Amino acid sequence: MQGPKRPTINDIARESGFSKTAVSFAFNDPSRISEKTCQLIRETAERLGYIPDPMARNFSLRRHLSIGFLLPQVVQYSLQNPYTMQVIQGIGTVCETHGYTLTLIPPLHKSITEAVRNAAVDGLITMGMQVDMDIVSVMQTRLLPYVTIDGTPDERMPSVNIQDEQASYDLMNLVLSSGHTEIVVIALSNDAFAKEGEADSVPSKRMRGFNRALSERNLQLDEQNILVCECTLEDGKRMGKLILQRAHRPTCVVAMSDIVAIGCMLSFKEAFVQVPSEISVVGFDDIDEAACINPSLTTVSQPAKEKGRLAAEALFRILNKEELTSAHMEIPYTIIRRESLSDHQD
Amino acid sequence: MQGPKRPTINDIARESGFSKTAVSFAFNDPSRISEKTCQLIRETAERLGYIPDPMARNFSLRRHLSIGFLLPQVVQYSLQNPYTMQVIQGIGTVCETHGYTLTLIPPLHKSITEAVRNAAVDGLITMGMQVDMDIVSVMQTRLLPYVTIDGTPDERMPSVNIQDEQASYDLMNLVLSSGHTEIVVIALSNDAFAKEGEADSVPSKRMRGFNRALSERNLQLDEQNILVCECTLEDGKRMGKLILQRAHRPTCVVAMSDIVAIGCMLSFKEAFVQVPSEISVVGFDDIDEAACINPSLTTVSQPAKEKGRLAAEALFRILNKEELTSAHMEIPYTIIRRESLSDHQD
DNA sequence: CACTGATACTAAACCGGTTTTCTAACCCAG
DNA sequence: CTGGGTTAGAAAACCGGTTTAGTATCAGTG
Repeated sequence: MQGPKRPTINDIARESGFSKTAVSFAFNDPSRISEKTCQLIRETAERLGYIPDPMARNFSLRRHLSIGFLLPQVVQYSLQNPYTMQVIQGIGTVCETHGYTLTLIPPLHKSITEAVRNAAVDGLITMGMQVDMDIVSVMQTRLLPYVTIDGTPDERMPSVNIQDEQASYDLMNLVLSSGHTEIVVIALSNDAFAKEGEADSVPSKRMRGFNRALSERNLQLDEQNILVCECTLEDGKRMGKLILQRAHRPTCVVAMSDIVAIGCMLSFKEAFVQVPSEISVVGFDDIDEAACINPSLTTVSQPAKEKGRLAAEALFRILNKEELTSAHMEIPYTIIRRESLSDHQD
Repeated sequence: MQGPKRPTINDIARESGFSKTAVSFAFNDPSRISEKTCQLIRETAERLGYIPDPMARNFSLRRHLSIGFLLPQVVQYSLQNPYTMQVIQGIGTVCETHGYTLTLIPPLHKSITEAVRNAAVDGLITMGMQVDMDIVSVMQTRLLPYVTIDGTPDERMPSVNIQDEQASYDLMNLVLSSGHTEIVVIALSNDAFAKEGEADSVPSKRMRGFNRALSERNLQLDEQNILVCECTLEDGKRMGKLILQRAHRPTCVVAMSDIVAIGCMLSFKEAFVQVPSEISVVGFDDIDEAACINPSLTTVSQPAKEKGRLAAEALFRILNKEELTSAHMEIPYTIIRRESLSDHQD
């Protein structure tokens, strides 16, 4: 014995004396039945407290009215990053105008692939993906349209990116022309998805950009001056501590993500190491905090909301079977110099 | 003629020579069939690229595996507020541990009620709700479990709150004991839901707290010193400008939300009005930006993530038909004094 | 050898809608 | 009065799974 059941379309049909079909029409296409019948059915529905079951309706119509955003990491980390939040915002506004909801999809039992298999959505937006991942093949066999942000562009995978290589080149150039030569780069592991040595992932592209700028000045990064970390504040802090422990401190830390750069700065502050006078820090993304943290953070500004918006719009175009004008969208970035980067001379 | 259809359970049944039932068991309860059969079916499924349709499965099992978060405003505003984002984060982590997704539900065709009627979720978390709203009755007739954050506690509505009245009292007391007497309060309209004169909405409670502190010192707010605005950065800016236009400027602005307070401060900065030397500002929520903006913002710190977490946990307890230890959860707040509030003497 | 119980599987009902197909009644023109 | 077209509504199929009820086979037991 359990609580009362909600009435179904059958109950309304029986109670009102009309057929299921009529009830369905009363709600979806009143022109198909007489005004009087429609009234009667509506009244009955109102009286019994009938609201059509959205799931049954969606199932019947083979749609979900929702698009999914695949969280690249565990929720705690994904949603802690303001960059991701901004992307979600961009996607959200587009969903809203299309009358869709936005489903945030965390890894299911630690498995992102599992999450994709079970995702009840009409399409997916992912971050940092490459074609040869399991996830992609799952999306493909599910015939689930998808667009990726910060992923590796590929024929079979529409993408939204900035010119990561060039942006990183510019950033590193700024650092170098400020006189820094003792540099530590904090790269991103891209752990969630990456297979080793993927040449065109965003972290790889950024690293290439850094290297290009360096080698143009006949510089080169030692192995030991490249750290790799998770894209989280905590791991950023850890990196900061790691760097302080070194016998030989760099004059500038170049992080591939603001959240990591800020984590770093927090550790520096905690250890009373002054930024930028003792050590400079630069980041990537230009999250809101970058501008308001003290000292403010030099970074690459990329329009995260816009990325989300573009990705979502592309996805809806696919859903509507419209042609994509171009499967690979690139949007502009800006280098923003702020206080955290100082000029340096030996 | 359109693209290839994905195979269904029937296709696998036919192709493998077994029944639908067997195929279903092969995926959900292998112990019910022989090892060999299971293998065969699985191979066939693999070969044909069969992945069970999540929607059909969920429909059959009368569940969604998703909980909904009802956006209190248009996406652009809701998701722009870091406070909301933090709440979402808290909800998200709980969803993750339960293997659920989190559906963000924007107003549908401008109507929140419409959105609730159509929400494909197992339960809802809302913000700032009161029992006598349409939405509540829709959730009730849908038999959709729900929990509200920052809403008006009621028998029929589990809620998560801080002691808004007391917190506001404390905040105003801090302002007053700093010597301010010329005060403008920026209240929240709570537009999305509110009927007029709801006595126990969060804005009302905060206003009561303010008034209590004031009247204890025989002070009272003029009508004209109470402004009402949307909970957005833009509207905060507008308020800031409005205040600057006045012949008689207040010495302190008390906003019911950090995002509004910060908007205000931005307008002040733009007009070269110094905070706090020329005018003090205090907010409410303690979003991350409050600490890192310059000058840093005096505010009431409330654990937004924790609110989300608690609400989600309560909701899952309802879904699992466990008893709630208490339907109304209150969690502690802290007053945080920072630079934006200065001492004042006439 | 008949009876019992377990095993391995199938047929059919079911979840709650939408949609296609069909029928009865009615209207109007020829 | 008849044939053709329209309208209002009903019956049944369908979406793609899960689950209940039932059947056939086989092993073990008294």
